[in-house]
Amino acid sequence: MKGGQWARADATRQALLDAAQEVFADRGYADAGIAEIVERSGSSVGSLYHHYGGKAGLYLALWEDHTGEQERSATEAVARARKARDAEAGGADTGSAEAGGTEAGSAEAGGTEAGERDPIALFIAGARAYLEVCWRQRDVARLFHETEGPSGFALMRRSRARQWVGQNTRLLRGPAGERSAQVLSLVLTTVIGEAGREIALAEDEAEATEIIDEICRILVRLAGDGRES
Amino acid sequence: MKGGQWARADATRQALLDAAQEVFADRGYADAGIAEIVERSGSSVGSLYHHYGGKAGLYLALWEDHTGEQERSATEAVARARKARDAEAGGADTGSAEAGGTEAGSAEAGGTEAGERDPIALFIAGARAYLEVCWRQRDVARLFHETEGPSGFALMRRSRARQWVGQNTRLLRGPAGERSAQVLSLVLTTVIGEAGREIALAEDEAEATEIIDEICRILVRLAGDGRES
DNA sequence: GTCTATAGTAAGATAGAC
DNA sequence: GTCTATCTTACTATAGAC
Repeated sequence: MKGGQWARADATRQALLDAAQEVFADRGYADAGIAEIVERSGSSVGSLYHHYGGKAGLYLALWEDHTGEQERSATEAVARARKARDAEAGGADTGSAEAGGTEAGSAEAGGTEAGERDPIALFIAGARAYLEVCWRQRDVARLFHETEGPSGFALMRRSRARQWVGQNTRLLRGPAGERSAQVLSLVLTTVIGEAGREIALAEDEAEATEIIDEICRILVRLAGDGRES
Repeated sequence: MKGGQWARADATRQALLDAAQEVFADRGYADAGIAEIVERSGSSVGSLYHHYGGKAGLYLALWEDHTGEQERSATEAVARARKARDAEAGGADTGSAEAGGTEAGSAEAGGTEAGERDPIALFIAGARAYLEVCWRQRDVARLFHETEGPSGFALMRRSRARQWVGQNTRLLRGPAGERSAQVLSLVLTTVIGEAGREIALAEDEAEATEIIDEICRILVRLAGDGRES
């Protein structure tokens, strides 16, 4: 955007991020030392502080990148499904060509072919996209599932999870705040999060998609729980 | 057992544990200082190292106490249910007199009145006991849900969770290792864990039992998922 | 923007008297 | 077993040249 003059700085930033990811993964946040990060990055302490303000900033930057991608991907998938369900099945760049989860989600709905309107099917579309990011970016994802972060990070994470729960509650039930609906979407959100961890830890893509499909099946049943009985 | 001569040492240990719990809760593990723990306990740094070997040892001791109580309580509840289902309903010291969850759990079974044999009902009995401990010991429980622990603690915690998942898989399905069964019990275990957090954070006992009942309902449906369809 | 060298700080851990 | 005083270490963060 501003021309090629910032290429060097960008390279520095990227090198720091890459190195930080490695060191955090190897030693855990608390035991990671700035010294080692700087060493592996080929950069310097001064640059680190200049760009990220410290160890915590580096960690936060990695986290923002990752969660940003997750949210973007999920939101986009929901929008795409809402617009036209066929488009989703036709997409070629997504890893899993299996339509198992989608089939299960839309079997109940019987909506028009033009666009998905069933809240549960939309929810599942988002969940699936989220989980696929967990696999695609499994290296970073593992970081946030396996290790602890800087002081106060747990709270930040939790607060974002709560937002997520609220959003899902609204998507699935409307604004009503019954306890059972709250607990249900808490459970749904939790399951997705934990599944993300398991998927990031999967051995190969086959195992990952197996888990994703299985989780989507469970989610469909869970989400449908309240409205049939 | 050994006479009253250790009363002083026991008091020291207890004071240290109590103080540690407070400080860890207030500041988080990383930001908690040995100095403050010692100060609040009225003991000394030397005693702390003598009994617990350091900050991490103190934290671990608190964790062992808590999880030990959870496991003991859950195991006992399962055994009691297995022996005679009526005994469970008759128990007076458990906080919730509501039979809502139990009813839901045993409705499907239709076993003999003498002793529960349905794996799902047994599983639910254990889960309920576990969750009740989360409420009863909510002060400590919050500690482990809200804050991070010493280096390497996350892995220890995770490995125990995995054991738990394996145990539940066996209890519910037998030793067969199908992926769907594994994923299911992963989900069940995760849900219980997260519910524990929510219960420990509940405002009052009414809210806690509400959540417990709701979670047990969800668990029943989830666990029964595989065998009816 | 990048780097080196250095300062400052705080915390966990130990030694040894009682 | 308990305590006080001290030590040592290792880290983040800054200052200032290029």
